[in-house]
Amino acid sequence: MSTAERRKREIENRKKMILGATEKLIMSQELDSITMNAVAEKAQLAKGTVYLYFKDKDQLLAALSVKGLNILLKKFERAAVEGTSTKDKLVGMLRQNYKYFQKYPAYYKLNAEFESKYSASALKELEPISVKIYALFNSVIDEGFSKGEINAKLDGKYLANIMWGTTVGVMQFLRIHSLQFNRSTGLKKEEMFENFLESLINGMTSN
Amino acid sequence: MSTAERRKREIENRKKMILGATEKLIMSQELDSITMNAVAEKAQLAKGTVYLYFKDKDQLLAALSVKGLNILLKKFERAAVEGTSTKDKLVGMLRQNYKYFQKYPAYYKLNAEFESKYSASALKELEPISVKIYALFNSVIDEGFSKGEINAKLDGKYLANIMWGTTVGVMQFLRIHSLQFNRSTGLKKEEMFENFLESLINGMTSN
Amino acid sequence: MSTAERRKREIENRKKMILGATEKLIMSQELDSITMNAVAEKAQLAKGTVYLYFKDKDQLLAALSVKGLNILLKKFERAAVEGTSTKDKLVGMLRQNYKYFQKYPAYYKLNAEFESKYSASALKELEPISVKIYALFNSVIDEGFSKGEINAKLDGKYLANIMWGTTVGVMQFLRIHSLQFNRSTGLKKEEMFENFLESLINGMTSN
Amino acid sequence: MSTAERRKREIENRKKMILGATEKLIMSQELDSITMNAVAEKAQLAKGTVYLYFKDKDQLLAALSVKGLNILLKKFERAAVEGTSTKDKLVGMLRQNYKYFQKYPAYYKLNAEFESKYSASALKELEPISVKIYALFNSVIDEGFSKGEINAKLDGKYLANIMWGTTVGVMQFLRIHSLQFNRSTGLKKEEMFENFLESLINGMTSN
DNA sequence: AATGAATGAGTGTTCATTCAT
DNA sequence: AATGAATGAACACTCATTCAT
Repeated sequence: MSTAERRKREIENRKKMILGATEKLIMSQELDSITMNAVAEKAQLAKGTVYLYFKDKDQLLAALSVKGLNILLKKFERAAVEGTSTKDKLVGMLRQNYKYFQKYPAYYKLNAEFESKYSASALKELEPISVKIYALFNSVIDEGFSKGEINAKLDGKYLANIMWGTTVGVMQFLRIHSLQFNRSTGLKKEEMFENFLESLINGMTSN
Repeated sequence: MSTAERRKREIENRKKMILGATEKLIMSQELDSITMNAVAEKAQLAKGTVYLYFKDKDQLLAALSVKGLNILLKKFERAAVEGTSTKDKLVGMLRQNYKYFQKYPAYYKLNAEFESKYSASALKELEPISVKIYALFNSVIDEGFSKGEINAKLDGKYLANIMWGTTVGVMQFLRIHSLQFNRSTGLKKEEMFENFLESLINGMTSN
Repeated sequence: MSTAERRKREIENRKKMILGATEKLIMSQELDSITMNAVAEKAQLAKGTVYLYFKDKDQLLAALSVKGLNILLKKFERAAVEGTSTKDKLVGMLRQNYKYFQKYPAYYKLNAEFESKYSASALKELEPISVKIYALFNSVIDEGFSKGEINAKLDGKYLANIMWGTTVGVMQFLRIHSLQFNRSTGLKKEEMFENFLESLINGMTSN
Repeated sequence: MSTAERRKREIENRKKMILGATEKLIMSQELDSITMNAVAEKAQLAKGTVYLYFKDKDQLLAALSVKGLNILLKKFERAAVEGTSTKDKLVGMLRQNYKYFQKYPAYYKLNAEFESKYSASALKELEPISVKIYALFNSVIDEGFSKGEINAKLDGKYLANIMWGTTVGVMQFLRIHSLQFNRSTGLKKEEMFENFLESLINGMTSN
């Protein structure tokens, strides 16, 4: 058993190492330019070895995406605990999402493109962590409903999705129009995001 | 003159035909898998012929995107005219966006992915129509401010972007999770979208 | 007859016009980038029309080459007449060759690349003019022999070829290393050519 | 170590094999018709494999050219050593050039066309060997000047270039008019070349 | 005679994946 | 387990030539 366990741990370490190498690549490059060749090289491994740990490119990127979502989940959990009112909690969670996007644009981009690009089998890898995040949002929302802090006109079963979808949309907008924001006249990413938060949360919660 | 005009019209028709073929492909495939080969085949044309009408792949996709955005702009304009209050107008416009997405998912998908993927030269093709859409939103929003119908806490210069970004985000969410929505229990796309609208517009407008 | 003749002349004019357009292109572009498309456009003719006057691209370039060689022949003839001694005549002819190359680098390049690149059928077009040039050289050389002005060790039947081959070689060298010559330190094209002439003609003629 | 060395040698062998296949193609075809497809086929390799050993087509042709020039350099060096007088040395070197051309017409053709056609990056590959050949010629010429064996009217800094340019020109002439020489009456390549040598060297050296 | 739309074989190059060692 | 050489299908794009009008 002991050797089997050690082996298992070694495998896990190898996977992490490869994931780390891929991460570095994604940080500095376009998603499209991440090739298995580059990953192997960055990991100082042979190409074949990468395939020993990840069935194919999809699985590798899915694993990376999961890694990113786990970091995000941690942040959400803290925000959910630290907020006092439902509004506080939700605002805090979405702000964490924004910060995550600022700090790890690579993961964000990966997540955003991943879902619409990759294979069903890879998407399965993402499901458990997605479910957890979704559940966390729903628990906060449910609590808000029971406390009367959420706009009664709204249907609770959609709110987590709406929050996720709109936040992702705004951040994608900011990423795509990044040049405009950096270059120009009076537009600030942070301000736009706060305006978004204000109108969304204001619309979701009862005054 | 007559022949020159006819020629011009024929060229326009050919372009439309090719655009139509590309459209069909996009309806049923990933954007990445749209190859010039496939386009030519679908259009029952030789590869070289496609290049007679579109300088390169980017220009072809840009033209398709522009075609879609023009349809959308028309819808927005009608909604902006028909609405009475600012809220009515904005809700109407976003609903049109949703309908457009339901009817032409291909265009939507294209627009969403296009911006982050394609070349500067192709993006230039998109600029005029983007500017028009943006201006339309801003005119409605400005009117709303002057009538006191918009939440005074919000900064007008971000609202059009927020509306666009969040709507796109929600629709992307619906597209990606389409299977879930169709399969499962009690989730309805339309309902989710209406909940989104309610919370967004409610948050943007003053009571 | 009269109409037939006029027709013939018109055809000849058209050919010249197309040739002129091709010439302009070759003046300013790499040989490889001369496409039939570009030729037609420059001649303000439809592509098909070009093919009415020249069977294929080879024939067009061959005709252009012939045009250039005719200009050159004229220059040679004048130099042959104007020179007094055989040495004078030969030096004069080769200097004309150099001047031609300086003034019409395009033709030169064409001729140089043409021979080694193009089809047998096109080469046939070049034969008559080549023969004329060759004959002119030989007449000067023969005269030199009979006057005892040429190194008796040499075989007259090769001299024209040697003069042509070496001159072409030196000019090709100058063309290829043009940048070096223009950039650098103390190397001058004209000087190199004169040094070449000095040693060649000195070697060919008897002291 | 041993395995690393073996690996290295294997890579070298593969490169040579591919180079060999390309050589065969060049022997029998126009440079333009050397496609990577054809190279791979001739080498009985997949197209991708060729790219494993040569970054692109330019590099492949550059490597082939270098290979040829190295053979030539060896020949030049021997001739330079074996000759007694400057005249002997130079005649010997140019004769080696001719023999090389007779034995490896492919390399010759490649070298001649290569310089005027290919990319700067590929030309860089050729530089070191070119420099060596040039230096060798210059050392012989300089020695000749100091011994008074070279025509004092000539400028030493051009002589290597002239020798190279004229020799190349004559050989190119022979290649292009090969059919004529083989077919016809009394013309012999070797004789023409010797006549060229006689007149060139005679013109360059002082009696 | 003149047109120019249409063709399609052909180009160099990339990259996820496999498999013998 | 680890390697990395080999694969080959796929891609965007070009251009000399043809032919119906």
